[in-house]
Amino acid sequence: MSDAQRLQAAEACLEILDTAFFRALCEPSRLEVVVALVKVGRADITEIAKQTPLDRSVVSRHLQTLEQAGLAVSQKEGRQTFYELDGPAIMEKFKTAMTAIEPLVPICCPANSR
Amino acid sequence: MSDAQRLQAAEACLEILDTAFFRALCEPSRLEVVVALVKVGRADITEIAKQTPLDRSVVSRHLQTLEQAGLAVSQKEGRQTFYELDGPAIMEKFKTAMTAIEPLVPICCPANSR
DNA sequence: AGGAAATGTGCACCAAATTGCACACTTAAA
DNA sequence: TTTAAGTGTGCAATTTGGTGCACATTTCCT
Repeated sequence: MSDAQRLQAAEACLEILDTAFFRALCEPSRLEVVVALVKVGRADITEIAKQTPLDRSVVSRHLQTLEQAGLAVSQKEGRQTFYELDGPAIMEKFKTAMTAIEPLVPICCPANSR
Repeated sequence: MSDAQRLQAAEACLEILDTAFFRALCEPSRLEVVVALVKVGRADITEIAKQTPLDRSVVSRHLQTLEQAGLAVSQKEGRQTFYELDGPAIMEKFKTAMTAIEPLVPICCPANSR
C-alpha cells in the first residue's frame, strides 16, 4: 500500500462523506421526528409535531434539516406543508458511503496490522 | 401497510440506529482526524496530530471518541498510544444500519405516494 | 371582508460540545 | 538518578446547536 494510494483514498473519503447527512441522524430529538415520520407516513407539520413532545416550530426546523440532508422531501399544498421520508434516497446515501469506505478496509484493518 | 407494522418498523429503527456512531462522523474537525488516520495509517497521537491544525490534546479526545463509537482501536505501547481505524467494524456498522432501514423503504417512498 | 388555520422565522435563552492551555503522570533514554 | 518524550485530564473560554415564544405571512373557509 503506497502513500499515494492512501492520500487518494483519504481525499475520496472526505469528498463523499456527507457531514450533513450524519449530522441529521445524530440528534436524538431529530431522530424522534424521523420515527414520527415512519409512524404517520406522509403528513403535515402539525400532525407530525403531535407525535412528539417538541414545539411545532422546532419540528419544522428539524424537518427542514432532514430535507436539506436529503432524508426527506416536502410538498406545499395550500397552507400546509407535507413531509415524507425519502427511503430510496436514504438507502442510496448509505450505499455510496459504503462504496467509498470499502477500499479503505484492507488499509485500515487492525487484524492485519500485527 | 398496517399501522402496527409501521410502529414495529419505527421501534426497530430507533433501536438499531447508533447515534454515537453518526455523532462521531458529523464533526468536521473529527473527520479531519479520520482523514489523518487514513493518510498515516497506524500511528501514535503526536504523529496523527501533526497532520491536523488541532492541538494534540484535542486530537487525543477525538480519538477517544472515535474508539468509543467503534470506529478506531487503540493499543498502548510504552509511553505512546497507537490508534488505527477499524475498517471492518465501520463497514459492519453501515451494514446493520442499512438492514434496519431497508424494510422502511417500501413504506416511505415519495414516488409511490402520489 | 373577516376570521381561523398552518406555517416560517427572528429572537433570546440555555445546554452541550469543542478548543487550547496547564499540569501531573508514566515511561524510555542518558 | 536525572532528563525528556508521550500522554491523559481538569479547567475555563468560546462556539455551536437546540428550544420555545412571539409575530408576520399566506391560504382557506364562512
